[in-house]
Amino acid sequence: MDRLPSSHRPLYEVKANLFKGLAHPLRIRTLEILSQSGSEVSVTELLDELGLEASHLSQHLAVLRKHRLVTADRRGSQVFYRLAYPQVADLLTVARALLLEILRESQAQLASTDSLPGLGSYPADAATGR
Amino acid sequence: MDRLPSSHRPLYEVKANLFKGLAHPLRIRTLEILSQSGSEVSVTELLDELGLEASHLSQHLAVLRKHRLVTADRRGSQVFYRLAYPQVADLLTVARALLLEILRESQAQLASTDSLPGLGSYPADAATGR
DNA sequence: GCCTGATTTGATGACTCCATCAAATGCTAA
DNA sequence: TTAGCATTTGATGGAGTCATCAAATCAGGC
Repeated sequence: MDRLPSSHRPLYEVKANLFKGLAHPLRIRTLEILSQSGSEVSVTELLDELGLEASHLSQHLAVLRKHRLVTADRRGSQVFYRLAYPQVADLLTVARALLLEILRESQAQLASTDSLPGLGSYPADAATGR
Repeated sequence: MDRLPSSHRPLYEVKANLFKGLAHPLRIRTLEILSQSGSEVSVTELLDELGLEASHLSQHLAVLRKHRLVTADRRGSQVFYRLAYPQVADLLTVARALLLEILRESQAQLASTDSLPGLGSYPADAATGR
C-alpha cells in the first residue's frame, strides 16, 4: 500500500505517488469544486454537484485525504472538505496550462497537414487518429 | 484504451489522464533528466542513468510519447528525447513545491504533538477520527 | 434508548497497469 | 547482404485500481 510522503523515500517516488492520487476524473472534479469554492464544501454539496453514490464519492475522498490533498472537518452530522494547501490549486492551474498548450499544438498540426493535399496525417499519434 | 487530449472530452477527464501519464517513478525520473539536461538526451544515456532493461524503459517512453509529454527524434541509430513543452518542467516544479509544503507541515505537526505531553497524535484525519 | 440522515468502511469482480522475456525493426559498417 | 548495436513491439502473469453493493459508524432528534 502507498505510504505518505516521507523523507526516507526518494522524491521522485513521492512525486509519482502524488500524481497517482490525482489520476482520476472524479478526484479532479472534486478538487476543482473545492478550489473554485475558495473555502469548504460539505459532502452533501459534493454529492449534489457530482451526482453519484455516496460510497463512491467517499472512496475518492479517502484517496485525496490519504495523499494529504484535502482536509476534512466534521461539524455536527456533516463533514466539510477543503483543499489542504493552496499549492494544490496551483498544480491544477499549471496542468490546465500544459493541456491547453498541447491541444493548441495538436490542432495547429492538424491544420497544417490539412493544407498539404494528398499527404495523410501522421504527426506523433495523430497517426492513431483518435 | 486511453485517448489523446481532444476537445470533445471534458477537461477534467483529459487532466486526470495527464496525471495518469505522470504516475510512475521511472517516468518522473525520465522527465526530470530531460528537464535538467535542458535539451535532448539519447535513449542510451537514459539507460545509463536509470540502469534498467531497454525494453522496460522503452515502454515508459512510449507512455510519455502517447501523452505528448516528450518528443522523439531519430538520428542515425540513436533516438533522442526531449520535453515536448517547457510547461512539463513547470508542472514538475509546482509538484515539488507542493510536496515540500506537505512534508514541512507533517513534520511541524509531529514536532508540536511531541511537545504537548499527554495528547495523542491527531493531525490531518482528526475529523474522521482515525 | 431508538430512528433517521450523513458518511465511511469492507468485500467483490471487472478492468488496467507493470515488469519481464522473446521477437521484431531500424540503422550502420564491413 | 550479413552482422551487430540500438530501440521498439508483443505477449504474459501478477498487482493494483475502480464501481457497485451491503454493512457499519457517527450525530441529532424524538
